[in-house]
Amino acid sequence: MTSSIEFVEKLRKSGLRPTKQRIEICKVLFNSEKTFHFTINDLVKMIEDKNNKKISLATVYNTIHAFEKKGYLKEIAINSSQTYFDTNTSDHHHFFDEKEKELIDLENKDVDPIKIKKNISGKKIRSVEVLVRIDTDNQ
Amino acid sequence: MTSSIEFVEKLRKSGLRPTKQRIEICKVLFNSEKTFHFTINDLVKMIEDKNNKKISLATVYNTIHAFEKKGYLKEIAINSSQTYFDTNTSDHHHFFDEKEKELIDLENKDVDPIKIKKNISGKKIRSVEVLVRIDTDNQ
DNA sequence: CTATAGTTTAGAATGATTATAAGCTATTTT
DNA sequence: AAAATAGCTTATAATCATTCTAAACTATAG
Ligand SMILES: [Mn+2]
Ligand SMILES: [Mn+2]
Ligand SMILES: [Zn+2]
Ligand SMILES: [Zn+2]
Repeated sequence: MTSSIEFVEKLRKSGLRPTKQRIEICKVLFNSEKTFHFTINDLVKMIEDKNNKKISLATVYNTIHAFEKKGYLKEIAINSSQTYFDTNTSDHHHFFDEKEKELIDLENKDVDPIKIKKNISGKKIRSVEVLVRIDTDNQ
Repeated sequence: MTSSIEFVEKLRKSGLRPTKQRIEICKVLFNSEKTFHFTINDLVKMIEDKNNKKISLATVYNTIHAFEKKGYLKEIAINSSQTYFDTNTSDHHHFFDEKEKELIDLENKDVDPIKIKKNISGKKIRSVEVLVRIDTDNQ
């Protein structure tokens, strides 16, 4: 459980003014025991349900992108109509449940190290991500 | 080099009527020596440049999705504003060049087999895809 | 040939995301 | 502490990839 004061400090250190909207977003994102995955719409709903008060969608987008840039969030690559974000910024992979449209962490330890035996000249590897699509086990 | 007649047959066998639009799309997609990656906009441009004639965007979307459903194309998961498709339907992975916004094949043989040591009960693995993001090697 | 189901098409609708620009607020300067 | 400034929030409009619609067209079965 992180206090508001700590979020204020974290924001200031990041060069972001500690507004009440940003502190609210921090509370929702970084106060839970476990990390989680979310879409912008999920997050707006969480914040508005918690505070019984509207927050501008633009503010949420702006803040999430600011946090992503600072490395406090990761964006997950899925071909879905909505972008997913992750409060788990460690190096890890994902299952994507096609039925539930839900991401599940696949820790690095649960996948053998991935050795890429090809390299593209003049290019540097930025990330290596595994996406395992899963679906109901029927038929 | 596949002839139109072969595409007609392939379409008929797939339960798709061999219209001239579909045959044109087949020619552009399945006549080249090498497989390739494309977006819908890329494809529309290729077709219109080749034939000096408009094709309806809706037809291209419909046909690509029909071909995808038949397994003649794969959709590649990238968080980009456009969806990418692949004429290489074999089991393989990708580099994504963040600067050029371009996909490059990473053959299965160029990656050690990926062993997923975690399983989600009641769920079946549909696919395992590796995406390696690359960028210019500067600084 | 005729009927029918399937297809193409232009254009409208959708929906996630981004842009705009006016008012508000945290912080700095005086 | 008040004023000035730069940064932030907001409602709303714009953007743009994709999907929908429904009317006209076409492949094909009978
Ligand atoms: Mn982003
Ligand atoms: Mn698709
Ligand atoms: Zn995760
Ligand atoms: Zn490929």
